Amino acid sequence: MSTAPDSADRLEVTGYRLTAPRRAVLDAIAHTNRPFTIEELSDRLPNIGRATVFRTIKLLQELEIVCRVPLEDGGVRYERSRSGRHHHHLICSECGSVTEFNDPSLDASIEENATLAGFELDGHSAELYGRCASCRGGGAL
Amino acid sequence: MSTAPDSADRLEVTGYRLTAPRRAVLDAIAHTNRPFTIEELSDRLPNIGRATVFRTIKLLQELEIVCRVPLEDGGVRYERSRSGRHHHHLICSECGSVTEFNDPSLDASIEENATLAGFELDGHSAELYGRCASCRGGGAL
DNA sequence: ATGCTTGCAAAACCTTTGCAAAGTT
DNA sequence: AACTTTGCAAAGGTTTTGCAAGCAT
Repeated sequence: MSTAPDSADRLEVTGYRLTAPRRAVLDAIAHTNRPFTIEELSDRLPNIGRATVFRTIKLLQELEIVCRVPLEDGGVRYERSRSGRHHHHLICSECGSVTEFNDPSLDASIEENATLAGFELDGHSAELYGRCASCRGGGAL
Repeated sequence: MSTAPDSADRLEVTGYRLTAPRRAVLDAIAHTNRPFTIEELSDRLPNIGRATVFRTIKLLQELEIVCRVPLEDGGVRYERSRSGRHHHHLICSECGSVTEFNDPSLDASIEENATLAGFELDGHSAELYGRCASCRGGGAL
């Protein structure tokens, strides 16, 4: 019940086994609102081998249950994708929060540029880096 | 003359020493049109220590002579930036070519989204993944 | 019962770092 | 001469892998 039923279903439907470690990972990411590193996730799941966490996240990425958030410094975090849909990220360099957003006109620009270049678009990513509203509130406006 | 004079200048002006290894790296990237990995670059410069290649590329990134191109699979390549300006990438998954482009309306969308979210924008990246015009020409249309 | 999955530990990778020698200004 | 930079090799950190044991179906 607290086990992210939809994602669990998606695992099973796809032919993967719903094991306790996988359930634990799904559970953990269902209860996180901030994007996480493998290390953070692994620390929260001390009974689960780190290799399994890596393997599970890789699997969840393939199933599009989790998405990769590339950071400005080259690091990587992961995040449950709230929608299967494409979205973009606002990444706060101060508190690390990541906000998803959608913007049809941004997507339109992206598609237009691809078309202009004769490019067949498979996917895209757009990450915005800066300071989020609450961090700005605390510091200089 | 084949030594990317402008970049060399930029190095010196900024107070860094223009050494033979750095010149060799600048030369190598001036003569490459495809984005490269450190390994590829290092292989082309067998007389230069790999650590130096890493250090030099890091330096060139800071000077914005080179920019990082994040790949879809999480890998990283580097590329000489043709302009100091912000730009985005079209990355071909078939041949690996990377094309830079600029689009004010794309940037405008990005800024608008930041503003809407109360976000103070420091930087952003947008990468488009797919198949470039020439690869499409060869395969299925 | 079958065969996918796990956990451990080792291996593989990639990047950074310490330090003495060499190079630049 | 003073101070940077280099190269090597070792260290660091992260992700992957091999394999026997454990599970889900």
